[in-house]
Amino acid sequence: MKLIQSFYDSDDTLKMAKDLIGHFLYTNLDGNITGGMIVETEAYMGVTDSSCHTFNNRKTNRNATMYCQGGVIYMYVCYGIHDMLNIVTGSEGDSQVILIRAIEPLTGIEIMKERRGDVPLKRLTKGPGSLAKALGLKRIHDGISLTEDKVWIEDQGFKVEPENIIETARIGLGCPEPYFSIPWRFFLKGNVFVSGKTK
DNA sequence: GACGGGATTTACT
DNA sequence: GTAAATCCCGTCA
Repeated sequence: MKLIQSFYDSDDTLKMAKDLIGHFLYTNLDGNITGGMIVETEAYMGVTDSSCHTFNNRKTNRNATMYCQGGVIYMYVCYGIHDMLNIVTGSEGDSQVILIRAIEPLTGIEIMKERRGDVPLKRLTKGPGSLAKALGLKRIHDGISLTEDKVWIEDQGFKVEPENIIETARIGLGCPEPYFSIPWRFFLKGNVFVSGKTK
């Protein structure tokens, strides 16, 4: 069952970041459906979070989408090479997002392999750059709604027990404390597609 | 108009 | 473990 607009309107971004673990993310681009189960997310909590692109109410062309009403995707390029997929949450103007860091590949695996080149299955969708590439998402998809038919998330009734969601510090940040180590990264315990350290 | 750097990945040694 | 790849964007001149 596809998640509807009201799911994304919630401003409890941390709860959503955990809820998304065990949900299913799909894209339908160029006539190809690809996707899998979300196993790793990170929350970026808006203007008060010094690691967030909108820290201090910063408004630029790049981050404009982050201020949209929840339910659209924010895509940006990191290191000039990798496109990153984020889910915008909450009300218009509050700029909180959830970075999708990894999925377990399930649908359209052959298509994803073509997009990724010659990599082993276990690395197909591990890490935010790999995931976006496998799903065919690029910066040009910035601002697309999750309630339309190019990219969406489903609840398929997969239950994740709270004790199987591990919380750690976010990965790759260069910001000062306390946000450097605040545990706003979430992943599914024991899943081999989780990136970075898995304990 | 120049310059620095980044929510990473991969291929090296 | 370390380094290279690589591109806008945001900032400052």
